[in-house]
Amino acid sequence: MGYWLFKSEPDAFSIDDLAAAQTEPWDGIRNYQARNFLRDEVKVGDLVFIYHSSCKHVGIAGLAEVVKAGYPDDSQFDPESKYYDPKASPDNPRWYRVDVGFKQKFAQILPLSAIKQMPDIQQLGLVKKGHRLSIMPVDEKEFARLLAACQADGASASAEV
DNA sequence: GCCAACGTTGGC
DNA sequence: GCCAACGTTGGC
Repeated sequence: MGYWLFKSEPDAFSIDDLAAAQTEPWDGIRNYQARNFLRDEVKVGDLVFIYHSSCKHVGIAGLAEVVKAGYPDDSQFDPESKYYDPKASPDNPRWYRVDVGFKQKFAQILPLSAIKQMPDIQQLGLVKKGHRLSIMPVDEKEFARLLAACQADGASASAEV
């Protein structure tokens, strides 16, 4: 099984939006490295951290699961879409997407600043300088540690209520 | 809003 | 195929 982190700007699409939709096509990815992950490596059943970027509380917000593996992203064929790519065609698609299903919203976001302070988290692209990938693989051990940190926060937060 | 870092484009 | 210019990303 694979482990991933998908970035999203919560103003555009947040973990709450995913919770409401339950299932969502993750489209609009227009970066070749991220595209290759979506097309070739992201599989049904893989677990995905939903990460909020470019906002007040930057960090891991929730958990999702891949429910459909890579297939062509239709928005590339739609001249009305802001993701339209005139060089792509249905015969020769350039861009791919996967569908993700909602699993969990953490009671508290695990902030990027906290992730950077976790001594066991060394390989994650987020903590490296100049990372700009919107889809990145997460090492299995690191994923487990991050998930434990998210759920520990959640447990204490819900215990306080 | 700033600015560093990165990916992409396009001229040669 | 190189590389400068440009646009975008994303944390702060």
